[in-house]
Amino acid sequence: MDPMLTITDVSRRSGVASSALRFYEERGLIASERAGSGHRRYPRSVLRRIAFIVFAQRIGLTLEEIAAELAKLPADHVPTRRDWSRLSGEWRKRIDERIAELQRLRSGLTECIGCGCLSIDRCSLANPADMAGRKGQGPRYWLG
Amino acid sequence: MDPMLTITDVSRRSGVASSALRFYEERGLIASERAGSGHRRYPRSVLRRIAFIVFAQRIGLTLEEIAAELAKLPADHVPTRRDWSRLSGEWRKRIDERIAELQRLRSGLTECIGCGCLSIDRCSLANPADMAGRKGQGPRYWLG
DNA sequence: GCTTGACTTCAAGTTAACTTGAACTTGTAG
DNA sequence: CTACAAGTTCAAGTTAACTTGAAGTCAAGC
Repeated sequence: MDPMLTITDVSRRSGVASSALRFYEERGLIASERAGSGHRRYPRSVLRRIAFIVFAQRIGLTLEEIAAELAKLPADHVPTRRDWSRLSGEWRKRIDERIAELQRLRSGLTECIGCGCLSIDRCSLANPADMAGRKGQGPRYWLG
Repeated sequence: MDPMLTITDVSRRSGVASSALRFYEERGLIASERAGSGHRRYPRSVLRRIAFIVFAQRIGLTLEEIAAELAKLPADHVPTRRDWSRLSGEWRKRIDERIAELQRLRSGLTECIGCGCLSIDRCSLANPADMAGRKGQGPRYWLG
């Protein structure tokens, strides 16, 4: 009946390893209180926060971006569904762009590779849009 | 009029850095001949091979997977369009799965976060399918 | 002959997102 | 009281895909 959860509880219920939970805390994505022993204790609301993190990762956000989003949540109360939904503004666009790119790649699979035009001179299939989570490195620019 | 290209030629025409080209060679994705000076010389066909590599990366394949695909190309002649298109079998499925996931995430953005059900107990939005290029690490499993 | 630019190799650095290991401390069951 | 599981911190290791730097070679222009 204790409302607070141990790190193992949270790990089991979220599917996120304890080491990752400590790492998230270090990066400021989640927080914990401490029991007298020094052990972490989490309120239930952390589970939703973690769900949000995992969700955002699947979309392609980096932890840094996610941290920035989470920082927009009000500090004075446990976030409501309204608070959460305010965070998703930019995301829809991002998902749509990535879907569009994949569809382009998909049709290129038939048309471009199939027809033999997959040549750097004429084909502009792979383009640099989105590429979430990899900035400033790699040679992945492609001038279509 | 020389049919062979230098590494800078290839880099400029493909948009892939020379350091990356050397790296690809080391990993067996591309090959080069050597001029008397020891400098690399590439046949034009390498450009299509590189286009294929970049394309496959955008889809989400790792270099290791791409190398495995490329190994299926015939060694006795410069690949034809038919040779190339044979390689794309599995890909379509992969793209479709990733698109489906993104669409699922997208609707979750409205329905799940919006309605407030983004809770680890009830929500199964983020699932582990695909996750190209990240195996055996990270806590990114999510039991829907 | 000298400088410049393109090229070479090889080792080490980079980034994200964690994991692993070492060295300890705490909590719980018997 | 003794195990042993569960927790803690902190530093270092891991993986992918490259990049960067050091140190040296080679070809072309002046």
